[in-house]
Amino acid sequence: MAKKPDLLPGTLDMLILKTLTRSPLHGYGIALSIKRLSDDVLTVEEGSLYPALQRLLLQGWVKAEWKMTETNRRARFYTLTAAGRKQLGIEISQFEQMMVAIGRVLEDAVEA
Amino acid sequence: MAKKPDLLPGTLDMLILKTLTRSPLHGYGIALSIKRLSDDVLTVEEGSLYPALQRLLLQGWVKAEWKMTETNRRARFYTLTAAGRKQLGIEISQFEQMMVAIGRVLEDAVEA
DNA sequence: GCCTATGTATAGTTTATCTATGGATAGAAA
DNA sequence: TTTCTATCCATAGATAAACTATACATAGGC
Repeated sequence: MAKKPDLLPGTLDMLILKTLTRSPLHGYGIALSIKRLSDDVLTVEEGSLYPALQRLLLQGWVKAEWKMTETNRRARFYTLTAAGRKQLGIEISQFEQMMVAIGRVLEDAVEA
Repeated sequence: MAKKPDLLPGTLDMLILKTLTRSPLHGYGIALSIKRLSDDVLTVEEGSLYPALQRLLLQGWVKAEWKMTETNRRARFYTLTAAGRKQLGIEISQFEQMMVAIGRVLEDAVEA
């Protein structure tokens, strides 16, 4: 039984950026949001999530600030920057291009 | 300018197996086939291809034999096994499930 | 007082891909 | 005949991304 990966490698940054277009969120909230929106198909492990958020911060695609949640807990809220929004557009278009390409290979039709 | 990857990580084995459903091919032919079918979007580097073929051989998903090409050159031809065909089915269905999941996250619609 | 859910974070491992080589030969071009 | 290009195989080493495991902390329910 081949083990199924939690997510498709190379797509995590895009998923995080997209999630933040809805509203600023803390890490835990981002992971929950992706899990729920994907109907539990995609699971973002902490060991993937926090390094990814560090990457995004370093690139300037998100910014972070400590706040209190509605339930009165300390949490670091991430907000998409203008550069992050632009980057998201790039990543989505590259991803879609790849999907088209993969789709062509997976198709049976081999017409001239 | 973020560098665009040659292919989406995690999809190479599936692409190779699919390519071999059409006919047995040698490594170089597999790479060319994927490149052409994808309209040059997907490029399979040798450093990715040959290790992948070793993986597939080890798993028993393909078998290999040395033959001569039409152009009179030694080449190792890979053939899909029954197990490989089954594995391809699994990988495609997992991949499609992931695509649906990612699609949900990328959608804007957030209806209850 | 304990358990679960919430919340952040890192160290270490694994896996896949890419870069960079190295080798070999057929056939065309020069 | 030598040189170049395309065809062909393969591995070593670097890089990047994700996973496992762990550590820490606290709010609220039981």
